[in-house]
Amino acid sequence: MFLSFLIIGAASRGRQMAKKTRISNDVRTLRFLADEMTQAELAKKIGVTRQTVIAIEQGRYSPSLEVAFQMAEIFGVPLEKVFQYAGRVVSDNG
Amino acid sequence: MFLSFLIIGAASRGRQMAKKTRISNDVRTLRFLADEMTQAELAKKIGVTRQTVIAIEQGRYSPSLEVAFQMAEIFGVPLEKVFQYAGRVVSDNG
DNA sequence: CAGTAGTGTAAAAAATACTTAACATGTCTT
DNA sequence: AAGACATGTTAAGTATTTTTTACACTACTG
Repeated sequence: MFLSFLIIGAASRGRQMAKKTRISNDVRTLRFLADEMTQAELAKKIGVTRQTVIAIEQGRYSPSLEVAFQMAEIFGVPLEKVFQYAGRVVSDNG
Repeated sequence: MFLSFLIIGAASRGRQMAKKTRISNDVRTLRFLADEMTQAELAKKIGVTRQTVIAIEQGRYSPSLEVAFQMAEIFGVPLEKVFQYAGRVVSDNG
């Protein structure tokens, strides 16, 4: 099928294998809430390239701690509102 | 001067250049508060090597978001209690 | 239609995070 | 003194994140 073709294709060509990260994010949502900031604008504010923003939004990898903190600061929310670590179950009431 | 000698020395030998991270941490303190957990114990719980813990405690580099989240989880505190972002250098049109 | 803005893909290279392995030092205990 | 333990250092390698460059697609606009 198509998916396995892509995965095996990437692996056999010795390229970046997606390691399953336990971190998800709401960058895309927060970006739209922030006056529909574009990827390019966000990238510039953070000081990274547009491709980096794309990759993070798509969950292809999780960013460095620096980039994560900068996103949180730009969106004006705590880091945990941007990135969620799936290693622990979190609920509203504890 | 001495500083530039050290920097150029390291650079010319092709080794790890310390990029000034704006992130500080309280790993060492939290580790002692956590029943004086050793670096080796912490490393094992996180799933990294002892050298990685040492480097992070010494501020030689800031960890990945994954490692940061795992530390916070192990110490039972929010991420911001382990790592502090000192604020970014803002360019006037940033 | 032609041009522009926003998003997406790709590949190679650079930068940074992390590992492996070996050795050094101080402290504490036997 | 010898051994164990916690911390620290170095070097060389692997893995992951980020950059650079280039091209493609859709939607909108003049």
